[in-house]
Amino acid sequence: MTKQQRRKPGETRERLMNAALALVGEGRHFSSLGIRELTRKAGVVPTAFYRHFRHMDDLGLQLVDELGLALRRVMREARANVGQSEKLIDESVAIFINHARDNRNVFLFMAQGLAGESRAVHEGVRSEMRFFTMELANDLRRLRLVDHLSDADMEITCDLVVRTVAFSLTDLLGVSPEDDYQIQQIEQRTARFLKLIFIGAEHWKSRDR
Amino acid sequence: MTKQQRRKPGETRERLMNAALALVGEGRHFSSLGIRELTRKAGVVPTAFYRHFRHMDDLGLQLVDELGLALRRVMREARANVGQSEKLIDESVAIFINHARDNRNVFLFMAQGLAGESRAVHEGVRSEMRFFTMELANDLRRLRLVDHLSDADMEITCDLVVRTVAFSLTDLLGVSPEDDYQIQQIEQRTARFLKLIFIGAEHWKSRDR
DNA sequence: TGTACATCAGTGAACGCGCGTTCACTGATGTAC
DNA sequence: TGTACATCAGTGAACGCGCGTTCACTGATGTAC
Repeated sequence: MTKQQRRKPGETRERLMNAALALVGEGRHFSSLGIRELTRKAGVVPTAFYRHFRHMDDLGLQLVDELGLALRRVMREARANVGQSEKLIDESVAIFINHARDNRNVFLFMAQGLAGESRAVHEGVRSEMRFFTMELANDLRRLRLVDHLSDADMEITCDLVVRTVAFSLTDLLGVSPEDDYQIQQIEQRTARFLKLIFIGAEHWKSRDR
Repeated sequence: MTKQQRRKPGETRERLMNAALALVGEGRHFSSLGIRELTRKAGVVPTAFYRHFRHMDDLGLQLVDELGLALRRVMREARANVGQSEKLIDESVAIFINHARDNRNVFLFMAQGLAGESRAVHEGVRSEMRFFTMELANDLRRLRLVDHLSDADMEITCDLVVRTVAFSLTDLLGVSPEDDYQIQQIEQRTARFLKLIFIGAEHWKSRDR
């Protein structure tokens, strides 16, 4: 205990990031967190913060990058396991909501970033969303579920899907993580939104523009 | 100048609220604002804050209530002036986006509330959205544009519309108020989202659930 | 394999500052008779 | 219409505290030869 530097390399950095997520999970907004508050939560001396980040925005940005990376990996795997049946939407939504539930703090942080103070974090979240939109479009092409749409129309459709799911995250914000009933409601509602969108896409003709 | 209490009744309160909106308009997040900072911006002595609000959350809540009231009035008028043509969506979106542009700070504040720190503000914004959803459903019934949907399905559709428009507000967040081109892009994109949704609603059958 | 040195990450003390909040005050406005 | 009093809204001084940030330090780890 008396010796310094007993932690593994990178551990302090990780602890700080986790502390930020934990505070967000407790209902705080990222932009209102302070450095001392964060280091206290992380069990680390205040000065240690500066060894890894220049300021809070810096931490937020790095958080977005790392979380985005992890998230993409998870969703790719999830999508690979989805059968090609009509249950596609329900399954995908269920996977996503479950993942959001297991990583509640992460998604709350992302949701905050949508309208957050830091331009950098905002951009980061947007860029993740764009990425999801692209991957979704690729998947739909691959599964040949929506063949008649132009590339631009496909992009619009997928963008709307991603937005809708993202908005559902903010629904989760107001609900206790243990409230299974409410969470299931959100899940069902989200699935219906998506079905509505896909029915729209099915009947969409370019002249409708 | 030397005399106290030269302001009109309620003026200090209004100045504080406007100062909050102004700071949000400058890119700050509401939850990171301080009382002293606010009173400074409002040109008012710090203690004056406590004459009108108990704490920042209190101010936020009152802000939501007042803005919501004003907003509903505006949208009701706007909707009354929309022709019944196929241009319905485009016109409504244009009215909304223009209004958002004219009252940028107000809408940014609302958008922040979607994922904000204050439970009260969050609830307030949600409740406004629910109200919009209901009014929209009434309008659609009245115009007999969507006759075949059950009440529940109608509600889902309108909810999705309101969410989509709300999300567009966060798009506006990252764009300069003078960037006409970008704003027009957001407007067009939003209109297409809504068309997609309405085409979906048109072909929606209850068995699709 | 051993030695010398540079780099890295964690520490505790210290700084000055702005913060939220309280207090007792003052004068204007509203109310009762 | 006039007077007495209560309420309201704005003020400046003061408080103690936690904040962000700097500094010089220490020991562990990595690198060169």
